[in-house]
Amino acid sequence: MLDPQLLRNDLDAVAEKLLVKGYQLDKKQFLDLEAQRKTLQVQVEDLRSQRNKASRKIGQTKAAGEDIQPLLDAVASLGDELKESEQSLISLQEKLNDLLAGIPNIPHESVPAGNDESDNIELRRWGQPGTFDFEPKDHVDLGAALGMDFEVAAKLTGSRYVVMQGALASMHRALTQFMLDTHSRQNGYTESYVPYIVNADSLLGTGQLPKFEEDLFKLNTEHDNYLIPTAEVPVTNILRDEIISADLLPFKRVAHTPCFRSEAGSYGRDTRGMIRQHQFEKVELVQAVRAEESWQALDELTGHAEGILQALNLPYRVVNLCGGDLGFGAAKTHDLEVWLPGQQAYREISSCTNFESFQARRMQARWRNPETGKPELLHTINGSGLAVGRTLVAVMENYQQQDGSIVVPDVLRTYMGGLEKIKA
RNA sequence: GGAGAGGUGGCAGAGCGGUUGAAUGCACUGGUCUUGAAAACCAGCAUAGGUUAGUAGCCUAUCCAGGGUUCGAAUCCCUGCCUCUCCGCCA
Repeated sequence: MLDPQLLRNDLDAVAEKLLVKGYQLDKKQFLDLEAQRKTLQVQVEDLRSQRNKASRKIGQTKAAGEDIQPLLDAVASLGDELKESEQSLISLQEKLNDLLAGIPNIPHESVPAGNDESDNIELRRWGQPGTFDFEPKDHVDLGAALGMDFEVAAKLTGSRYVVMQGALASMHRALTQFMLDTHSRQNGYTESYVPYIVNADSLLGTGQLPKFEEDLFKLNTEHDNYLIPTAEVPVTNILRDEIISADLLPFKRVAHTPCFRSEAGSYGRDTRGMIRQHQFEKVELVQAVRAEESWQALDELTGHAEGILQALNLPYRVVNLCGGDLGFGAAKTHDLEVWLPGQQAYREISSCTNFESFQARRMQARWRNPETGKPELLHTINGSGLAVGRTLVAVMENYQQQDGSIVVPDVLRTYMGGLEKIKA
């Protein structure tokens, strides 16, 4: 959610910046509602004030033993009038809130204009795509002989799920362990275990609701519970409705969780293999910092995610998402795209985003500035470090041998009992 | 799942339906005192919204949440959520 003050004071500038995201702000609607709100709110508060004064007077008069009936008669009509005004105010505020909640975050000035991923700007590349003296296979073909089974998964559940058995399953776990260990031991993140099921308030806090419910798995419980689409939701919401002390900053958490996405609206995309699944594992990095440090934190966090790719010696590039490709709450996003020889393409493996105060305002996540003594909104930053399934895919494709075996990257071997090669 | 108890400011903990945004203690901040510190004493110390040029003043809301009764609710009633204790079940 944007700062309502900002909209009131600087509507034109906001509208202009939102165009970079391809969002047309309905200025007239906002101004109309805002004008009504102002009148109504003043009216309601004035009526309340009158009522409070009168009630106090009644109390005093009664205590003095005098007749209160005339005073009661005087306020008789006030109640109805107040109730009526309050109702109008409430319904107006709902409209205003809906409007406000539907406005995306303002993109940072360094975000390029553009409509889709073709307008994203490559910031840098790391590593050289390997050359093969044979035709490299994709992970589906490689995995078929090594224990990766989509057909059994389809029998168990349906499409877009996978079963892995043997060394591949083990490497999947090894990747997770390696990532968690790196971020918690070297990069200063506190490892966190969190629920995989959250309530609607949490999803509202991080912005998945109310707009993107169709992307989520909703549980058939009596409460509004959902499977998490990313650890970002439970981890960031730790701070919801909190005012934390300055010495707890920066707040840095790493969590490994499964993620569940319905992938509605992407029926034709990436149907092959485990690039786009309903259930996948992810190691997520979350930071919450004071406002002036968030841009530095985004770069730092991006670097932490890159460090995993570098340790695995996987070629990648970093992309600055254009306005049209940017998420609803994002001010700026760095996508990490890993090279997949099987597809001869760079594919997204991590998305590192600075939300500035957009999420924090929704969830009232604040810290107390000791210099002023006042609470201030935090800035939140998160990113995958990394998506485990896609990392497995990248390792398989980049480390494949002509005979269909896969060399185990050095950093994973201690996690796999010293295994050097996965073969059929 | 069954039975009971309870949710008040950073913490602890009062609070007959009436000037209670809320006693008191602790913590914290400033001051007096002191060579300095402690103690003692004095003062301050919630959050959000509105109005406004304003971090001034004024107004409104908030004692888990949502409804209700009332001129007036932290206080009464209903619903929900959460916590604790006991029993049952269970990784």
